[in-house]
Amino acid sequence: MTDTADTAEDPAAHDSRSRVERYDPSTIESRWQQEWARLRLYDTDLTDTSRPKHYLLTMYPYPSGDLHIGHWYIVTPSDALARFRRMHGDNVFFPIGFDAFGLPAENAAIKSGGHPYTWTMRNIENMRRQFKTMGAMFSWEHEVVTCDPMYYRWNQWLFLRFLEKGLAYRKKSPVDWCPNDGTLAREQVEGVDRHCWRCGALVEKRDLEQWYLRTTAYADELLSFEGIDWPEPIRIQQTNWIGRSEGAEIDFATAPSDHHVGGETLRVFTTRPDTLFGATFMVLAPEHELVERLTAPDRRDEVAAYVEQARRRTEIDRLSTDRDKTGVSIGADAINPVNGERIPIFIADYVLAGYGTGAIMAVPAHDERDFAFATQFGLAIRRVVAAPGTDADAPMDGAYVAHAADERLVNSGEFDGLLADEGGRAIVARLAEQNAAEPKVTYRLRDWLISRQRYWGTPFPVVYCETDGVVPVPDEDLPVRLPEDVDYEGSGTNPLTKDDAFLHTTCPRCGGPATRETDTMDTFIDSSWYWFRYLSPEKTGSAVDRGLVDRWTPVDQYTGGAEHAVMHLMYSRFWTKAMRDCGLIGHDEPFLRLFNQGQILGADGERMSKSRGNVQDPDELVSRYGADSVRLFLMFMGPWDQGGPWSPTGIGGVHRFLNRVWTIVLDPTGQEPGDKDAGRLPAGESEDDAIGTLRGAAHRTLRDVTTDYEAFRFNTMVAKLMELANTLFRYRGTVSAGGPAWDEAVDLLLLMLAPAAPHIAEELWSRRLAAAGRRWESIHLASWPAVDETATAVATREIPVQVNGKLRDKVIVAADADQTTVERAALSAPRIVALLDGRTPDRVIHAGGRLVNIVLRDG
RNA sequence: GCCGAAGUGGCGGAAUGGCAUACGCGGCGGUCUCAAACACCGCUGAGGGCAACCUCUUGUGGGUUCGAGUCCCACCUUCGGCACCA
Repeated sequence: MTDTADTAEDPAAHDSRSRVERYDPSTIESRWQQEWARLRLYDTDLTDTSRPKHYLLTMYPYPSGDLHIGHWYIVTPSDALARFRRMHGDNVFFPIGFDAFGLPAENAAIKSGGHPYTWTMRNIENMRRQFKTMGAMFSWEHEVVTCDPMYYRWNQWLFLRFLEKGLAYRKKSPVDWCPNDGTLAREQVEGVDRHCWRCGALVEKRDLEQWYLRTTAYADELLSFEGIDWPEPIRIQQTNWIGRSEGAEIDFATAPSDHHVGGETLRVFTTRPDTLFGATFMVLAPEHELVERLTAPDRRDEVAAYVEQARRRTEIDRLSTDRDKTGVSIGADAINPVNGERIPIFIADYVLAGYGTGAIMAVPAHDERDFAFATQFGLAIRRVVAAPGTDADAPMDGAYVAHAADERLVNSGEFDGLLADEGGRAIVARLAEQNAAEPKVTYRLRDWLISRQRYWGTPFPVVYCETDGVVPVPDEDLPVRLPEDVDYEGSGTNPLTKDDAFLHTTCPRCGGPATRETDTMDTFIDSSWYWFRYLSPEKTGSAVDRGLVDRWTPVDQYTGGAEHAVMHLMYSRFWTKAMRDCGLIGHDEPFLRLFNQGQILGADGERMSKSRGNVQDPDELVSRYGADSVRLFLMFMGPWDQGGPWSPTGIGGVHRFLNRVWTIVLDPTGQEPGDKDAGRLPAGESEDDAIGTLRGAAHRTLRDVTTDYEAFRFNTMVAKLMELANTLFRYRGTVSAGGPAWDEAVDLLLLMLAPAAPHIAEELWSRRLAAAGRRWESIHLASWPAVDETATAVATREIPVQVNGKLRDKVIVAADADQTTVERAALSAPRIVALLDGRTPDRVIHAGGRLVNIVLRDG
């Protein structure tokens, strides 16, 4: 029973039939990996200007512990591309590194009592070793590890540049807070009651002074994708994420009442100033700064309770249009500036403090959320925009949000009859005269909150001094190092806050006592510029080497997971523009071309994670089938941008394909006993025909495989190589096997296979060279072959013939047959003649010489 | 909920508006073998028919077109993201 595995590992011992040795990836692959390393085959000379440069970047991994199948899925097609470009004569730079700061290391340290650094570096060592079994052509000498002070000091240095440029600032903002474990990440808040994952305490909001980067300063520039070739879905997602809205800010005043003098300004943002006359109430975000002041005494308890409740909800929950609207009246009114009408003020959680002004004028007749709220609270609904012919005062059963060109204002006083668009502008213009409104553009995009209340990240290079306030640490004192000793004391709170040696320092300005910032930077900062550092990881004096940066960036091709469509890919664009404005680089965009591949999920269809226990380890597959089979299988599984649940079913098929290639190359004249036709050409084919078939198949495959590589269609690329191998296999043992056409086809097959399955291609290539008495040179230094168009030409075409769109027959015509000839052949095909039964077609459609459709009415 | 993507044989998937199901897995039959495994050859969407062949089929329902997996409208399901996982 248990012997099956052994047999599979060493089948040659039992195989008396084979005249050549069996394909054994385990010896081949490690041998070539060592040989490539010895020859430094993949070192990139960044100063070499003799060839066009090609910077191929793949998203660097988080060192979670082990390389799983998802890493292989990301990396191996990228590696194939790197090799493909290199075979086209490019000087390819394909670096790798580790995104080494972050939460998991800290969690492991808290749990086991070790140090995040130890945990991280151990994982990195392990993953480096595993990466090398892929046979990828990484430039390891350019590796960066972001938790190394050699790297993170430049995070600090760049932060100081941004600070000087006014792109960094401090602001108070809320975090999810656990009384025992401090700030919690979203994934650390569990359950509908929102409790701490570690201690179970209910999560509170706490307002903290935190650092921000001014991403909104670049909102408009980020909306432009000029000069970069990114997939449309990503561009759309980023555009929606930035969420530019044109509209106006309008000032309402608070109305006097028996508990309040009134006269305060309540500024709202609206995209529909044309509906101002329809504003029948006003809604403030529960966090709005005026809520406390405006609330009537008898409403205080209810309002306070609602504010508390709203603060506990997640933003996704608050913005859901699905759930019933909630809110409370604060017992105060506002005055509509356009008509002096008193309207009640509410607070409701569907209005967010961080968007617009944190306050809206509610127009239930023309906004769905406002309509739902008004219906629930019995508030007035007044139509102010109507399409021609609409009864302006008829009751409405839903909000009318359509925005057709011919809608006009109604119930809007002197503005009645204006087209909605011009009415909106007129209203804003009128109010602007009284300084009560101004046209305004608002973005959904927010500034980037980069403070994290954690140890395992880049320390902020600032100190707080009683005399001088916020003082940057001078460049020459960088890096501000993380203290090496860290005691988590079993809690999630940031140990830096309890580390006196770290905490207490002197002010660089006045020399007096000062305290260090204990927050560290978001890890997305590390990944916002790492590709610059790859070029010069050891560089001192500056974050980047300007000469290398100017030559090598922007990155030509970036590959990585679609889950980064918005955040990482947006932060990187922002960072590049910010570095440009600090005079550090001279271009605008980080990545010229982008490909977002899909994600490999666990077998259960869920994201792979250790906690779910669905992580797939490739090591066993590699030792059983070899790295080449695993690489090829991952490419063959499906379209690369699709991803999907992991299943190793079918890897045997890819392995069999490589076995066939092995046999084709090393034993072209052998014959399979299971094949009755072995050694015979297909019926009716001459030796010349066979040569034509082989050459045609090889060059058509080359033509198609080339475009598949260029378009990242790896699955069909592998399928076409399989077809070519099947064709060659069919001719194995015939008179044409081993001849010049055969040899040409085999060479093409190996060259096309080399980027995807580098080891077997190298092995077979070297054996062919040796057999031919030629000196060895790596297949990975060979040039990509050129298609011979004369070989791909065909003599005849098969034309499908349809009647009324249904396939009824096929005719074979000469390749250069004209339309008349094709039509004559189609109409005289036996089955078509029978179907026509003497009738004349009403129409005959020629689809560009690919198909004929005969249209027969009443047919 | 909002934004983005995807639904095609038993399974992974292929298909510039033009032959649906390439390639592979699995299954069935065979060759080789004392036997098994490996390898190889053939068949394999569903239904009907002795057969030639016919009908149906790309998540659901409509539409555009000579012709729709592909384009348009509505809906259903699944996946990714929603700002402290990376």
